[in-house]
Amino acid sequence: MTIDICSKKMALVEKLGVHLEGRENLAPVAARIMAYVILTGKRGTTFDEMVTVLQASKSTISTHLNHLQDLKKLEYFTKTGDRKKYFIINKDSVLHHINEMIKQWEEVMALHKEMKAYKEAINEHITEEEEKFDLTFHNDYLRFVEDASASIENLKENLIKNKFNL
Amino acid sequence: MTIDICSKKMALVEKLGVHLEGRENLAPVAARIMAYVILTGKRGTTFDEMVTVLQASKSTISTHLNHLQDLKKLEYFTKTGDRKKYFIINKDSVLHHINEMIKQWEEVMALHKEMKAYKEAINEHITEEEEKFDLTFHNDYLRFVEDASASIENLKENLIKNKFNL
DNA sequence: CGTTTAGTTCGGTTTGTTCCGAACCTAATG
DNA sequence: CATTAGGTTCGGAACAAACCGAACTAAACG
Repeated sequence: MTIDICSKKMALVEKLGVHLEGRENLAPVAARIMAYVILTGKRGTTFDEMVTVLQASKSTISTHLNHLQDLKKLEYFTKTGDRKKYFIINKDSVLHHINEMIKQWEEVMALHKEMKAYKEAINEHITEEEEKFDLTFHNDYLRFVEDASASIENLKENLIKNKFNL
Repeated sequence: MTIDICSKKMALVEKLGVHLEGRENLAPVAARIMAYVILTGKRGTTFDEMVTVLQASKSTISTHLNHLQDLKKLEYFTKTGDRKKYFIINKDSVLHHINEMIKQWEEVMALHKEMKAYKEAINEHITEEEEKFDLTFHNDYLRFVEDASASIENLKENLIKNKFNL
């Protein structure tokens, strides 16, 4: 039974790992660390446990663990009389993730505004209507990102409210 | 004046290029191609123009152009009595982009559901409440993605309506 | 039918990433 | 004070990606 649950866990670690590799742009082992930490939950997981279970070297685990902490994706707690660190995902990782998305979309908006401004500036020097830049692409995109940002911002508010009301 | 506009354009190509490299997971030259095509607009841009202006080899441009067409990011039109292809961004790239996002979020939801199911299954074998997996992370995330998906789906509907009403 | 135009394909080099082992460090323990 | 536990740091090997040049092709032109 224990073996079966374990193999199920490791299968999920690989599946989630592959996903995180692409989605969060992490190295294979870094993604497996995230996956393993998520699937281990609040009891936390240690350096040594990861070396064993993920079958990677100490140096690799060390480097990636530090990197993931720099990115605020992981944190750890300790126990009195125990020098080990017990790693867990950052408590407000959902909020953190939402903030990252909002930041990225603001970047996209700024870029589209800059491109639109460039095209508008050129359009002023062109007399023939046919030759002018069509701005609907940027307008569509800007509207889409504005709306998307607004609704994500909304979700963020709701999430924060629910956190502190319960 | 022409030189100044051109250098402004190439500066934007680099800026947008760097952005697309990370955002769409494209190789440097592939991202520059996308950026240049976007900033050139409906007049379209040719193979040779890209070889010259992006200062890359024919083979590199050829490979990436084909790849970008496979991904439905680019398409081309032709002119009678002219064998060149004039590349432009795929007309419904905004819609395409939205669909990609929806697909990705469905993937994320499926993963979280699977992880939640795994944790629930283990919780059933545990008697002490303290030891049980806390599912709020997955619940929060699922709610967030469900809401986000719904609002994006909404934006998609609106975009489609506006396209065909005007 | 030779040449030009508009690209494609292939092999190889360069560059970058990912991981490892070995040596090292620091704080506590016997 | 030697040892152990819990890591960190560094140099390099192994692998993967991105790009290039050279040779090639297919269609049209003259």
